[in-house]
Amino acid sequence: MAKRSTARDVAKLAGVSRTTVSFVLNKVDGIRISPETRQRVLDIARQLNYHPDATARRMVTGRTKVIGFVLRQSPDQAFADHFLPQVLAGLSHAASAQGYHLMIEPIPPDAGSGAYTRLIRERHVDGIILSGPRFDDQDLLRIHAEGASVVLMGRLPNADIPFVDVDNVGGAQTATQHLIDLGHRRIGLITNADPAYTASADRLLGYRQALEAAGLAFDPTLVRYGDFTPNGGNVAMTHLLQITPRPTAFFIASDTVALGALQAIRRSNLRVPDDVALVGFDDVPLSELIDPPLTTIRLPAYGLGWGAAEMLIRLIGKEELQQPSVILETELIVRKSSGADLKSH
Amino acid sequence: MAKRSTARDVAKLAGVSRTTVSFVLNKVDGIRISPETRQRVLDIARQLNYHPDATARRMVTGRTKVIGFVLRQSPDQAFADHFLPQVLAGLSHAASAQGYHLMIEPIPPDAGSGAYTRLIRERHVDGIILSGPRFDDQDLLRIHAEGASVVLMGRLPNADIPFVDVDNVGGAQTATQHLIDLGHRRIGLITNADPAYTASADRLLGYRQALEAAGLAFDPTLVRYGDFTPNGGNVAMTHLLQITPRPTAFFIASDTVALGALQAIRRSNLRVPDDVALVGFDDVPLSELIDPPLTTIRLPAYGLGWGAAEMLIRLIGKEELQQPSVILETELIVRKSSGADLKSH
DNA sequence: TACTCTTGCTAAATCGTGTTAGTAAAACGT
DNA sequence: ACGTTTTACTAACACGATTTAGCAAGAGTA
Repeated sequence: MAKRSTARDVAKLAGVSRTTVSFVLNKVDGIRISPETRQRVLDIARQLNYHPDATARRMVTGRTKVIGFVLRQSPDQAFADHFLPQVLAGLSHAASAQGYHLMIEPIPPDAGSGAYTRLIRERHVDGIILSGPRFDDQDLLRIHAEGASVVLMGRLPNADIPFVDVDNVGGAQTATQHLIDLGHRRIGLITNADPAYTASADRLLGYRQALEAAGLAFDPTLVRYGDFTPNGGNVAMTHLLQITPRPTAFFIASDTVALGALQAIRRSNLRVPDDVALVGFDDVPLSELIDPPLTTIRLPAYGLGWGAAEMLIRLIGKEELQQPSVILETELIVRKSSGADLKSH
Repeated sequence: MAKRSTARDVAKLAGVSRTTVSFVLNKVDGIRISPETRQRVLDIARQLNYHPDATARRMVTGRTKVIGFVLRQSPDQAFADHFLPQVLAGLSHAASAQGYHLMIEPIPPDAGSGAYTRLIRERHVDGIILSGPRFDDQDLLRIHAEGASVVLMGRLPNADIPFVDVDNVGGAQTATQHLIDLGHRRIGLITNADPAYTASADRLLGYRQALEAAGLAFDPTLVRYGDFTPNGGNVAMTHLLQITPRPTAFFIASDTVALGALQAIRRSNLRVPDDVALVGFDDVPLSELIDPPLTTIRLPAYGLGWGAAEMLIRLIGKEELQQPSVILETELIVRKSSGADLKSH
């Protein structure tokens, strides 16, 4: 295990100063170095297997070239969400295209304050993307006020923090409307998560708006809250199926949660969509692979990740954002679980 | 946006030296500081919202406290694998428990040399975990020889690099044996990926060994290679179903790939397990949620991530590894897709 | 010859911390 | 009263790069 060589070693062996080595390797322009010297430095650098130390470089440039992706969930929960991988793919692509690295930080909600703020305050990263912001997040407002580069994945009202989000209200409305159009009058709801998450609250709102626009009463007893996981969906659906009269359809605001709900339905020996119609949310990759394939709202998961990373990198570079907030459109994907084809045939 | 304050600012305001500030904040023992001074420093530090700069700290300690997780796949492919999230959860847990951060680096196979070696050569990270090593990876051997801390997730023969792996051969053998026990004589195989990946080659080997132990001939025409994705499984199965006589059972060495294969089977109007029995591999979370639930080989995904991170952190700390390689056991999970309950009833 | 301009480089400051070696002042022992 | 130990700190170096300011030698010009 040879010791690492530094720019000083290269300089010494090439018979030049450290400054010259730096000029040559970074191709600084406006600086004249003779071709022979340049070549000699390059040769020696290769010969010594020289690689500039990233830490030292950060020190002097003030940039880490790292962006942090913060998930406000425990690792287990965070990674159980089938929606996440596609987002990561988008993030990763956008980041590496601009020379940034990606650091992933799942922070359980019960982690004390400072769990993720240290990431930015101690300069581990140049900026962060915060997924699933909560209404009650005080730390977030604080670091934003301190001038940190932050982009939210998901909306936070009453805060002028740049964000990328999907049209949760619109999507939920479309999903619910779809069930109404199919003739359902009694439609249950399982949210994706606790309503302290803005995405959750928005989907609930969309559901409600669709009902009211159709002159249907909003009935709180038909609503249960998910917790991002299939298991939560299973529990919620088990409860909802015991209500009489039983709802004839459900809007489940997360495909991942819907998977668990589907299990509960099967255990009750009910058929989808014949006995119970289902519409999900997210269009995770497996939604079209399960049986019955899930009617759902497609979100641009990849675009969400990509867009957030793009925006953050602009922010870090002090560029003016032409759009401080982006809301991506959703799309209804009709498959078997909602029973649409049964009605139309 | 106030300017960041440094230890020097704290020192000046508290009327002490920078050294004292460092001693107080790091609680260095063996150093005596009067209670009043200590308190004054702490107060001022809080008042100035002082947070030590991680980069400067790295500079002097020589440690980044970051571990890199390198995936030898394009981001799309890497994150399409349903097995990954659980691994990430394990990695993330183990890393953060020891004060490490996690950097994720998906490297497409066609990326030039140096795509991931720079990560360690330029000291962005203290060590890396390399997922899915390939037989033909030259860079890997090189950085290992240079003394880099590396742990493989997956085995690489003829290299004394520490690794954590699951018993792919044994698992594949068990899976195939299960189908043989159920009376199948003509069993097809779809691998998880290209056989240049060691995991792939090992699963193929296990399949073969089980066949031969039962006196069944290995027939290459019954074997197709997956590519980590459902789509690859779909294509492969479509081909395999056209063989006559059609195999009565398939071992698909990845649940993710199996999902696509299931689609192809359904499109052919065949029933699982009645017409075709299926055994998967990985036991990804959704395997028990789909219809029919998938008989599969459970891998300790979380443990794989956790174990790799643990091992790497020991390696970084120059500890002697009591076990330079760990092979985790697998478990057969019998569900409906293999038709086991049909036979036994 | 003397002055200026260009070429090709170098010296030294800087980033913010950790840490070793050392040093005054106070307390203690005899 | 004088040497020794303890207390409570500080000065200065190191980490490895980037970058600004400047300098010596040779070329060009009057």
